[in-house]
Amino acid sequence: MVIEKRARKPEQKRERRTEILSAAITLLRERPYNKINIADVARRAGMAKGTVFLYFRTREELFLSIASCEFDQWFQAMDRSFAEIAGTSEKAARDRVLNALSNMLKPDALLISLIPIVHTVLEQNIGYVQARDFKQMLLKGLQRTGALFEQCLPYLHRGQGVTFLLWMYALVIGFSQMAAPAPVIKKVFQKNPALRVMQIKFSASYADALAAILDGWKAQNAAQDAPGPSRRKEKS
Amino acid sequence: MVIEKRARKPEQKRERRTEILSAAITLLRERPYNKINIADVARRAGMAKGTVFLYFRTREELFLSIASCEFDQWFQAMDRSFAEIAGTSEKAARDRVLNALSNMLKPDALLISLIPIVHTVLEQNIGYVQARDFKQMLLKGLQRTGALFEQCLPYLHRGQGVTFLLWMYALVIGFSQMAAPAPVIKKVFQKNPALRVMQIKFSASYADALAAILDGWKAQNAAQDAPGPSRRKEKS
Amino acid sequence: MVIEKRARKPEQKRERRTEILSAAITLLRERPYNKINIADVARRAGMAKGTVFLYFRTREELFLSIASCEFDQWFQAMDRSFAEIAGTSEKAARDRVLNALSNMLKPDALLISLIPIVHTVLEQNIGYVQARDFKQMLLKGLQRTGALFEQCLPYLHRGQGVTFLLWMYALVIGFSQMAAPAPVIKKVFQKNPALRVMQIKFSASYADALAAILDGWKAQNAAQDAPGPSRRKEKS
Amino acid sequence: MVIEKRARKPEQKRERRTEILSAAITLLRERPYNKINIADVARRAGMAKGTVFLYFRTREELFLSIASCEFDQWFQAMDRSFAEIAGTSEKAARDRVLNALSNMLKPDALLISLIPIVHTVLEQNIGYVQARDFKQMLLKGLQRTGALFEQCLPYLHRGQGVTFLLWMYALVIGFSQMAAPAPVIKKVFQKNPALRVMQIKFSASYADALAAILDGWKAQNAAQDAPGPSRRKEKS
DNA sequence: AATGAATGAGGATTCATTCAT
DNA sequence: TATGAATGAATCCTCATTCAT
Repeated sequence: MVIEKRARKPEQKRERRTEILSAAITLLRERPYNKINIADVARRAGMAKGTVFLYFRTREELFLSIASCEFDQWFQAMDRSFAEIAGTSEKAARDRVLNALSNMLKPDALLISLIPIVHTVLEQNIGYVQARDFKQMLLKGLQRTGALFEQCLPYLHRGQGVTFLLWMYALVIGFSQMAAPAPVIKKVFQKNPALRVMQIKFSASYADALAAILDGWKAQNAAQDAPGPSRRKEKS
Repeated sequence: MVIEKRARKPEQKRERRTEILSAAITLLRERPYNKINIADVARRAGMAKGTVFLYFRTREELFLSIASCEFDQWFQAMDRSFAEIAGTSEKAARDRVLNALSNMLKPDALLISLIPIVHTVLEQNIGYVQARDFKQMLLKGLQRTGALFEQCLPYLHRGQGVTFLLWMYALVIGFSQMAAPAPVIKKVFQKNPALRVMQIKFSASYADALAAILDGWKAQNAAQDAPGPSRRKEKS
Repeated sequence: MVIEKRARKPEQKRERRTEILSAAITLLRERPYNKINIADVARRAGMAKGTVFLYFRTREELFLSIASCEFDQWFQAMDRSFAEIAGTSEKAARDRVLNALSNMLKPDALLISLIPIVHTVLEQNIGYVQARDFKQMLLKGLQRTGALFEQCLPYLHRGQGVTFLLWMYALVIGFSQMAAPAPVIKKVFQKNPALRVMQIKFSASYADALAAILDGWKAQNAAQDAPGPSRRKEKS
Repeated sequence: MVIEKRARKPEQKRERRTEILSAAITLLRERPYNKINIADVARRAGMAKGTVFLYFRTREELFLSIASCEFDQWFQAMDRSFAEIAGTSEKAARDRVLNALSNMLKPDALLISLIPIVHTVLEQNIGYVQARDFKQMLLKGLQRTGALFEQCLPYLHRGQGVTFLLWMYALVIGFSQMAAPAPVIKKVFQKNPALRVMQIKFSASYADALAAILDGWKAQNAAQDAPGPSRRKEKS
């Protein structure tokens, strides 16, 4: 007497997929990745375990899909911000950019809990196609957003937009891990105030480090561009 | 060259401990952490599984011990380099520092394969004492090496030594993950050259990013220190 | 006689459950509980280890299920006997009751090997629901069979049926342990005939002890009921 | 620089043994047998693990030794009580005997926590000599105390003293298990008052059951002895 | 397409006991 | 005799994934 809902049309299938992703996202807000199993996701999505595997070949693909969406949204958010900023006078631009980036990735963002495992876990057990599509999506965003970014800060050389995003990404990986210590480490920090130097505050460190990088490039590029009369913004 | 069956004296015990660590290190060079279990380590060290647990209460403690040693050596290597550089003229110092840091952490260093899991895995299942001691060791190194570092580059403010090391650490976490892609990702890069933008080269990215940060700070500090007559190198 | 690969209908699932229980029972006749692990049961039932855990959450629940069935059958067997006896003249009733009880629980009965561990082992690692259901089943049997039992022997007071069954149960626990000595104890008895006084013969001891209890109650109740004119069979 | 205490004389060895037993007893009052390991015992006794095994070949032998002592004391206590009672007029004797037995074995007695595992655990892993000595000790106590017991109640036949003690022992095994339910069972009783019928109160059940047995024997023996003129107190 | 029963690899840890020192 | 380091058997249960229905 089970009412079986069957997704026959592509549209329905996409919807089903979304339901699963939503369920996984909900769980991901409650507890860390390694405490979530497929049975939980299926139950939360109101379907059978096997059904989940019809839409995602492995547990990692499912969560990488979430990461993928979040990355995409991140890129889009950056695009919106950068598009607004592009063309503004230099000094203000830097601060606005940094401010935007900092606001965009709050410590409680989903991405913060996924980024640390993208390389070490999620990408370890996925199919070739999924891997390729993910990387292609990233590349597209990287280039599009990177180009926009370069327009925000005139002193940047061509290619530094992408590089900036990659470094930023590396910093997110690092800072997010450092900012979310294990319970025992939290306890250590609680009982040993002196150690709290190592207890990173994500947003502050993130913004400061990005600022330093930009300022560093500005100086480097100025030095590099100044001497000769010819302006080559393309890095050799 | 007597093979001791039983480690009775503290010295022998330390030696035994080292044997286990060596075995684990050997394995760690062969395959990633999550493919190594205690049974493997014991077999490689030529002893029983239970013996390993006499010296390390959990798998995580064992590998954190390795990480701890490596961190310590890293700090020491930095200390040696920085001690040499301290007092040199500014411009050369920067390059020598960066060069040293870059050479110190080769992409095949053990630390590179451990750092990505220190926070996400190793620190998750260790005892309070072990956790505290680890953090205290880090703090000591951080402060000692940070102070030395500040002496290398005169334009740095007090405290930026430690901050630099922390940011550097975050970059190592991030870049090392990005530089060691999963097999499937490697394949994707092979077949899609366009995607290789995202295939980080650890050493280069690492050095460049650190350089940018230092140059950024130099500019920031100059701007900050210049205006008023009072020189306060202490950051407010 | 189709061998079902997957039990989908409740009926099939019940069957599967029974298969597991049967396998466990077979093993229980071969060797004691603590020499049987889930892997053995699964192998004997011709299925994977994990499958057993689909039907029984812990090893203890599995064996408590067996015990539960056996208890139920025991109660039913008693019911049948007592129903026959109820209404018979007193003297014969006692002997028939004792005879029935004695025949019902042969020294090789499964229950004999389970009862000694019900409290000390099986009930230690089960879920609340399982525990509650087991106890409720026991209570129901206890009260139903206890009431029937009281009808067999007119001199019994109300409530003594249940009490009798509980005491009987205690005696079964005790006597069954004493009657199934460890190998080394058997050897001791073999070589030291004088010690055989302690080598209980289950059935005989069991019947004799029950007889004594009943006769004791008869005497007690007679003394209690005689003096006054009012007959209160309800114990105060 | 360790001060080594060596027990060279038999007297010292006995003392050592006692230290171990005391440590084990202390622990046994804190937590159940299966939560006590040899390392705990050794630590509590202030000696090395290996030393414990010099005095007791297995963990079971150690705890059986405790049981042995406790049994011996139990017998002695009974002897004292029975010696006092022997020769008293019949009616009072029964009550005094029962009272004494009941007071002798409080629900918190060490024996109560050991008796349930004597047969199922302790006797399973001991040496022949230890097993034989234990049983011989029991037999001696059984016969001595049994004989004394028979003198307390004139209506008893020869041999019923020993039988009584054996049955009593069976009841202790059963009742003590029933009286010490697992945590989950306690919870079940708490939430389901109706089930508490099965929650045995050790002392009360124990005394009542023993009383019934004695009264039953009295009646049986009276019936058996009355008819003929010849008095045979020896059971055929 | 959906189900959910079946699978079975996988893995850390304990601890009684032994034995080299 | 005492030590405590070394041993290694023993073991449950989870859960991603498969596949019969």
